Amino acid sequence: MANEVQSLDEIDQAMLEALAGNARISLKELAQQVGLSSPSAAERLRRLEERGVVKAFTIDLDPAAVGYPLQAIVRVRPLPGQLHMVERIIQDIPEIVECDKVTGEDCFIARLVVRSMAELDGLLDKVAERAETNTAMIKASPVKRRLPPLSRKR
Amino acid sequence: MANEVQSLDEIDQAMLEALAGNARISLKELAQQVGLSSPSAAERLRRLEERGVVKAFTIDLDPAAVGYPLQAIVRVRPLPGQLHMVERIIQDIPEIVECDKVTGEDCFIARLVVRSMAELDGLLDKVAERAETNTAMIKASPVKRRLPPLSRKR
DNA sequence: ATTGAAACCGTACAGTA
DNA sequence: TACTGTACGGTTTCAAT
Repeated sequence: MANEVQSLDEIDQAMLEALAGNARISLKELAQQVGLSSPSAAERLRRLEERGVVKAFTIDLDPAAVGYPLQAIVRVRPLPGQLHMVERIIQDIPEIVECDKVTGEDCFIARLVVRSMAELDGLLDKVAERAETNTAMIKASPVKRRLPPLSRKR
Repeated sequence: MANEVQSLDEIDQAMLEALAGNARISLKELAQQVGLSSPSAAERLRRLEERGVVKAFTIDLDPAAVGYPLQAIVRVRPLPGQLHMVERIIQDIPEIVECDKVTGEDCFIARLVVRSMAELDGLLDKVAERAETNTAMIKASPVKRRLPPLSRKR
Protein backbone atom coordinates (compact mmCIF):
# COMPACT_ATOMS: atom_id res chain seq x y z
CA MET A 1 0.00 0.00 0.00
CA ALA A 2 1.08 3.55 -0.68
CA ASN A 3 2.21 4.87 2.65
CA GLU A 4 3.41 8.28 1.64
CA VAL A 5 3.32 11.10 4.14
CA GLN A 6 1.40 13.98 2.57
CA SER A 7 1.77 17.28 4.23
CA LEU A 8 -0.83 19.11 6.24
CA ASP A 9 -1.68 22.63 5.22
CA GLU A 10 -2.39 25.36 7.75
CA ILE A 11 -6.11 24.65 7.77
CA ASP A 12 -5.57 20.96 8.47
CA GLN A 13 -3.23 21.89 11.30
CA ALA A 14 -5.74 24.30 12.78
CA MET A 15 -8.47 21.69 12.55
CA LEU A 16 -6.36 19.08 14.33
CA GLU A 17 -5.45 21.53 17.05
CA ALA A 18 -9.08 22.53 17.56
CA LEU A 19 -10.18 18.90 17.75
CA ALA A 20 -7.33 17.98 20.09
CA GLY A 21 -8.73 20.65 22.41
CA ASN A 22 -12.32 19.46 22.05
CA ALA A 23 -13.16 16.56 19.78
CA ARG A 24 -16.90 17.11 20.24
CA ILE A 25 -17.24 20.60 18.81
CA SER A 26 -19.78 20.85 16.02
CA LEU A 27 -18.65 20.93 12.42
CA LYS A 28 -20.09 24.38 12.22
CA GLU A 29 -17.90 25.65 15.04
CA LEU A 30 -14.88 23.80 13.70
CA ALA A 31 -15.48 25.40 10.32
CA GLN A 32 -15.72 28.86 11.87
CA GLN A 33 -12.51 28.38 13.83
CA VAL A 34 -10.57 27.61 10.67
CA GLY A 35 -12.40 30.03 8.39
CA LEU A 36 -14.27 27.60 6.15
CA SER A 37 -17.87 26.65 5.46
CA SER A 38 -19.22 23.57 7.22
CA PRO A 39 -19.27 21.35 4.14
CA SER A 40 -15.59 22.12 3.45
CA ALA A 41 -14.60 21.41 7.01
CA ALA A 42 -16.58 18.17 6.98
CA GLU A 43 -14.88 17.04 3.81
CA ARG A 44 -11.40 17.87 5.09
CA LEU A 45 -12.05 16.03 8.33
CA ARG A 46 -13.31 13.02 6.40
CA ARG A 47 -10.08 12.98 4.40
CA LEU A 48 -7.89 13.31 7.47
CA GLU A 49 -9.58 10.20 8.85
CA GLU A 50 -9.33 8.41 5.52
CA ARG A 51 -5.59 9.19 5.28
CA GLY A 52 -5.10 7.74 8.76
CA VAL A 53 -3.91 11.02 10.25
CA VAL A 54 -6.73 10.93 12.81
CA LYS A 55 -6.77 7.43 14.23
CA ALA A 56 -9.60 8.02 16.69
CA PHE A 57 -11.77 10.51 18.52
CA THR A 58 -11.51 9.60 22.16
CA ILE A 59 -11.71 10.78 25.77
CA ASP A 60 -9.18 11.55 28.48
CA LEU A 61 -10.37 10.21 31.81
CA ASP A 62 -9.05 11.29 35.17
CA PRO A 63 -7.92 8.00 36.73
CA ALA A 64 -8.19 9.49 40.24
CA ALA A 65 -11.82 10.40 39.60
CA VAL A 66 -12.67 6.79 38.79
CA GLY A 67 -10.90 5.34 41.80
CA TYR A 68 -7.24 5.04 40.83
CA PRO A 69 -5.23 7.57 42.81
CA LEU A 70 -1.87 6.03 41.89
CA GLN A 71 -0.09 5.61 38.56
CA ALA A 72 3.17 3.85 37.84
CA ILE A 73 5.55 3.19 35.00
CA VAL A 74 6.96 -0.31 35.06
CA ARG A 75 9.90 -1.51 33.03
CA VAL A 76 9.71 -5.21 32.39
CA ARG A 77 12.62 -7.49 31.47
CA PRO A 78 11.43 -11.02 30.76
CA LEU A 79 13.67 -13.94 31.72
CA PRO A 80 15.06 -16.02 28.85
CA GLY A 81 12.27 -17.78 26.96
CA GLN A 82 9.49 -15.90 28.74
CA LEU A 83 8.99 -13.01 26.35
CA HIS A 84 5.77 -14.11 24.73
CA MET A 85 4.18 -15.33 27.93
CA VAL A 86 5.05 -12.06 29.63
CA GLU A 87 3.55 -10.09 26.75
CA ARG A 88 0.31 -12.06 27.09
CA ILE A 89 0.17 -11.54 30.84
CA ILE A 90 0.68 -7.79 30.37
CA GLN A 91 -2.17 -7.60 27.86
CA ASP A 92 -4.43 -9.43 30.31
CA ILE A 93 -3.90 -6.96 33.15
CA PRO A 94 -6.59 -4.33 32.61
CA GLU A 95 -4.93 -1.87 34.99
CA ILE A 96 -2.14 -1.59 32.41
CA VAL A 97 -3.49 1.23 30.27
CA GLU A 98 -0.58 1.43 27.84
CA CYS A 99 2.46 -0.70 27.05
CA ASP A 100 5.26 -0.36 24.53
CA LYS A 101 7.81 -2.92 23.37
CA VAL A 102 11.19 -1.24 23.20
CA THR A 103 14.84 -1.72 22.33
CA GLY A 104 17.40 -2.06 25.08
CA GLU A 105 17.61 -4.08 28.26
CA ASP A 106 13.99 -3.61 29.17
CA CYS A 107 11.67 -5.30 26.76
CA PHE A 108 8.45 -3.56 27.79
CA ILE A 109 7.54 -0.26 29.35
CA ALA A 110 4.04 -0.21 30.81
CA ARG A 111 1.89 2.46 32.37
CA LEU A 112 -0.62 1.31 34.94
CA VAL A 113 -3.19 2.65 37.36
CA VAL A 114 -3.88 1.24 40.83
CA ARG A 115 -5.99 1.93 43.91
CA SER A 116 -3.19 1.22 46.39
CA MET A 117 0.38 0.04 46.75
CA ALA A 118 -1.02 -3.32 47.85
CA GLU A 119 -2.81 -3.63 44.55
CA LEU A 120 0.39 -2.73 42.69
CA ASP A 121 2.18 -5.47 44.56
CA GLY A 122 -0.49 -7.96 43.52
CA LEU A 123 -0.22 -6.97 39.87
CA LEU A 124 3.57 -7.20 39.79
CA ASP A 125 3.31 -10.70 41.31
CA LYS A 126 1.65 -11.83 38.10
CA VAL A 127 4.93 -11.54 36.20
CA ALA A 128 7.36 -11.90 39.11
CA GLU A 129 8.39 -15.45 38.20
CA ARG A 130 8.90 -14.65 34.54
CA ALA A 131 10.45 -11.21 34.48
CA GLU A 132 12.44 -8.64 36.37
CA THR A 133 10.53 -5.42 36.90
CA ASN A 134 11.51 -1.90 37.83
CA THR A 135 8.72 0.34 39.04
CA ALA A 136 8.58 4.14 39.17
CA MET A 137 5.57 5.83 40.78
CA ILE A 138 4.31 8.90 38.95
CA LYS A 139 4.49 12.04 41.09
CA ALA A 140 3.50 14.61 38.49
CA SER A 141 3.13 15.06 34.74
CA PRO A 142 5.10 18.09 33.52
CA VAL A 143 3.98 17.40 29.96
CA LYS A 144 0.43 16.16 29.55
CA ARG A 145 -0.40 14.29 26.37
CA ARG A 146 -0.07 16.81 23.53
CA LEU A 147 0.18 16.87 19.75
CA PRO A 148 3.57 16.71 18.06
CA PRO A 149 4.57 19.75 15.97
CA LEU A 150 2.47 19.77 12.81
CA SER A 151 4.04 22.71 11.02
CA ARG A 152 6.78 20.91 9.21
CA LYS A 153 9.13 22.95 7.12
CA ARG A 154 10.35 20.56 4.49
CA MET B 1 -12.53 21.02 47.83
CA ALA B 2 -14.51 17.86 48.14
CA ASN B 3 -12.58 15.32 46.17
CA GLU B 4 -14.61 12.24 46.87
CA VAL B 5 -14.69 9.47 44.33
CA GLN B 6 -18.30 8.78 43.51
CA SER B 7 -19.03 5.55 41.81
CA LEU B 8 -20.04 5.11 38.20
CA ASP B 9 -23.15 3.08 37.54
CA GLU B 10 -23.44 0.72 34.62
CA ILE B 11 -24.85 3.37 32.34
CA ASP B 12 -22.01 5.78 33.08
CA GLN B 13 -19.54 2.99 32.35
CA ALA B 14 -21.22 2.14 29.07
CA MET B 15 -21.24 5.80 28.08
CA LEU B 16 -17.52 6.19 28.81
CA GLU B 17 -16.71 3.06 26.85
CA ALA B 18 -18.77 4.20 23.89
CA LEU B 19 -17.12 7.63 23.91
CA ALA B 20 -13.63 6.14 24.31
CA GLY B 21 -14.37 4.27 21.08
CA ASN B 22 -15.73 7.33 19.30
CA ALA B 23 -15.94 10.65 21.07
CA ARG B 24 -17.86 12.22 18.20
CA ILE B 25 -20.94 10.01 18.16
CA SER B 26 -24.18 11.95 18.43
CA LEU B 27 -26.00 12.17 21.73
CA LYS B 28 -28.82 10.31 20.11
CA GLU B 29 -26.64 7.35 19.21
CA LEU B 30 -24.93 7.45 22.60
CA ALA B 31 -28.34 7.41 24.26
CA GLN B 32 -29.45 4.44 22.16
CA GLN B 33 -26.30 2.48 22.97
CA VAL B 34 -26.94 2.82 26.69
CA GLY B 35 -30.71 2.56 26.53
CA LEU B 36 -31.67 6.12 27.46
CA SER B 37 -33.37 9.09 25.85
CA SER B 38 -31.10 11.78 24.42
CA PRO B 39 -31.81 14.37 27.10
CA SER B 40 -30.90 11.86 29.82
CA ALA B 41 -27.69 10.92 28.11
CA ALA B 42 -26.82 14.59 27.59
CA GLU B 43 -27.38 15.35 31.26
CA ARG B 44 -25.31 12.39 32.44
CA LEU B 45 -22.48 13.36 30.12
CA ARG B 46 -22.62 16.92 31.41
CA ARG B 47 -22.30 15.63 34.97
CA LEU B 48 -19.39 13.32 34.13
CA GLU B 49 -17.55 16.35 32.79
CA GLU B 50 -18.54 18.47 35.78
CA ARG B 51 -17.28 15.79 38.19
CA GLY B 52 -13.96 15.74 36.37
CA VAL B 53 -14.30 12.11 35.28
CA VAL B 54 -13.99 13.15 31.65
CA LYS B 55 -11.08 15.55 31.44
CA ALA B 56 -11.27 16.07 27.69
CA PHE B 57 -12.61 14.90 24.37
CA THR B 58 -9.60 14.56 22.15
CA ILE B 59 -8.04 12.88 19.13
CA ASP B 60 -5.45 10.16 18.60
CA LEU B 61 -3.12 11.09 15.78
CA ASP B 62 -0.90 8.66 13.95
CA PRO B 63 2.58 10.18 14.37
CA ALA B 64 3.85 8.31 11.32
CA ALA B 65 1.10 9.85 9.19
CA VAL B 66 2.22 13.36 10.13
CA GLY B 67 5.89 12.72 9.47
CA TYR B 68 7.25 11.11 12.63
CA PRO B 69 8.09 7.49 11.88
CA LEU B 70 10.07 6.97 15.11
CA GLN B 71 9.03 7.10 18.76
CA ALA B 72 11.22 6.77 21.83
CA ILE B 73 10.92 6.62 25.58
CA VAL B 74 13.68 8.54 27.31
CA ARG B 75 14.53 8.29 30.99
CA VAL B 76 16.13 11.46 32.23
CA ARG B 77 18.28 11.81 35.34
CA PRO B 78 19.27 15.43 35.95
CA LEU B 79 22.68 16.18 37.44
CA PRO B 80 22.70 17.74 40.93
CA GLY B 81 21.10 21.18 40.92
CA GLN B 82 19.77 20.84 37.36
CA LEU B 83 16.31 19.45 38.05
CA HIS B 84 14.27 22.58 37.39
CA MET B 85 16.27 23.64 34.37
CA VAL B 86 15.92 20.17 32.90
CA GLU B 87 12.17 20.20 33.50
CA ARG B 88 11.89 23.50 31.65
CA ILE B 89 13.96 22.24 28.73
CA ILE B 90 11.77 19.15 28.47
CA GLN B 91 8.61 21.25 28.38
CA ASP B 92 10.11 23.37 25.61
CA ILE B 93 10.80 20.43 23.29
CA PRO B 94 7.61 20.06 21.27
CA GLU B 95 8.57 16.59 20.04
CA ILE B 96 8.14 15.40 23.64
CA VAL B 97 4.46 14.51 23.59
CA GLU B 98 4.23 13.28 27.18
CA CYS B 99 6.46 13.41 30.25
CA ASP B 100 6.02 12.16 33.80
CA LYS B 101 8.01 12.98 36.91
CA VAL B 102 8.64 9.79 38.83
CA THR B 103 10.19 8.30 41.94
CA GLY B 104 13.44 6.40 41.71
CA GLU B 105 16.75 7.08 40.06
CA ASP B 106 15.25 8.57 36.94
CA CYS B 107 13.51 11.82 37.57
CA PHE B 108 11.57 12.04 34.32
CA ILE B 109 10.24 9.58 31.78
CA ALA B 110 9.40 11.20 28.46
CA ARG B 111 7.81 9.95 25.26
CA LEU B 112 8.89 11.66 22.09
CA VAL B 113 8.41 11.48 18.34
CA VAL B 114 11.11 12.12 15.74
CA ARG B 115 11.66 12.03 12.00
CA SER B 116 15.06 10.35 12.19
CA MET B 117 17.77 9.15 14.54
CA ALA B 118 19.71 12.30 13.68
CA GLU B 119 16.85 14.40 14.96
CA LEU B 120 16.72 12.32 18.15
CA ASP B 121 20.41 12.96 18.66
CA GLY B 122 19.83 16.69 18.29
CA LEU B 123 17.04 16.67 20.84
CA LEU B 124 19.01 14.70 23.41
CA ASP B 125 21.85 17.20 23.02
CA LYS B 126 19.58 19.83 24.54
CA VAL B 127 19.85 18.20 27.97
CA ALA B 128 23.15 16.38 27.53
CA GLU B 129 25.11 18.77 29.73
CA ARG B 130 22.55 18.76 32.50
CA ALA B 131 21.29 15.20 32.69
CA GLU B 132 22.05 11.59 31.99
CA THR B 133 19.60 10.03 29.57
CA ASN B 134 18.67 6.50 28.67
CA THR B 135 16.77 6.05 25.44
CA ALA B 136 14.62 3.14 24.31
CA MET B 137 13.19 3.10 20.79
CA ILE B 138 9.61 1.89 20.53
CA LYS B 139 9.30 -1.19 18.32
CA ALA B 140 5.64 -2.00 18.92
CA SER B 141 2.76 -1.21 21.26
CA PRO B 142 1.23 -4.38 22.66
CA VAL B 143 -1.25 -2.33 24.68
CA LYS B 144 -2.60 0.77 22.95
CA ARG B 145 -4.00 3.49 25.17
CA ARG B 146 -7.12 2.04 26.82
CA LEU B 147 -9.47 2.81 29.69
CA PRO B 148 -8.78 1.41 33.14
CA PRO B 149 -11.36 -1.02 34.52
CA LEU B 150 -14.47 0.94 35.47
CA SER B 151 -16.57 -1.83 36.88
CA ARG B 152 -14.73 -2.57 40.11
CA LYS B 153 -16.88 -2.84 43.19
CA ARG B 154 -15.66 -0.66 45.95
C1' DA C 1 -36.02 9.94 32.93
C1' DT C 2 -39.35 10.93 29.24
C1' DT C 3 -41.97 13.42 25.69
C1' DG C 4 -42.69 16.72 22.19
C1' DA C 5 -41.75 21.08 20.02
C1' DA C 6 -38.58 24.62 18.63
C1' DA C 7 -33.96 25.73 17.60
C1' DC C 8 -29.98 24.13 15.77
C1' DC C 9 -26.78 21.40 12.95
C1' DG C 10 -25.04 18.05 9.35
C1' DT C 11 -25.07 16.84 4.70
C1' DA C 12 -26.24 16.54 -0.19
C1' DC C 13 -26.48 19.28 -4.03
C1' DA C 14 -25.99 22.85 -7.25
C1' DG C 15 -23.27 26.50 -8.49
C1' DT C 16 -18.66 29.32 -8.54
C1' DA C 17 -13.86 30.22 -9.06
C1' DT D 1 -10.24 20.50 -7.50
C1' DA D 2 -11.68 22.92 -3.61
C1' DC D 3 -14.82 25.93 -1.91
C1' DT D 4 -19.68 28.35 -0.83
C1' DG D 5 -24.68 28.86 -0.03
C1' DT D 6 -28.94 26.63 0.39
C1' DA D 7 -32.51 23.50 1.78
C1' DC D 8 -34.02 19.39 3.93
C1' DG D 9 -33.81 15.97 7.29
C1' DG D 10 -31.94 14.73 11.53
C1' DT D 11 -30.17 16.17 16.22
C1' DT D 12 -29.96 18.81 20.37
C1' DT D 13 -32.14 21.33 23.81
C1' DC D 14 -35.81 23.04 26.73
C1' DA D 15 -40.16 22.98 29.12
C1' DA D 16 -43.42 20.30 31.20
C1' DT D 17 -44.39 16.03 33.50
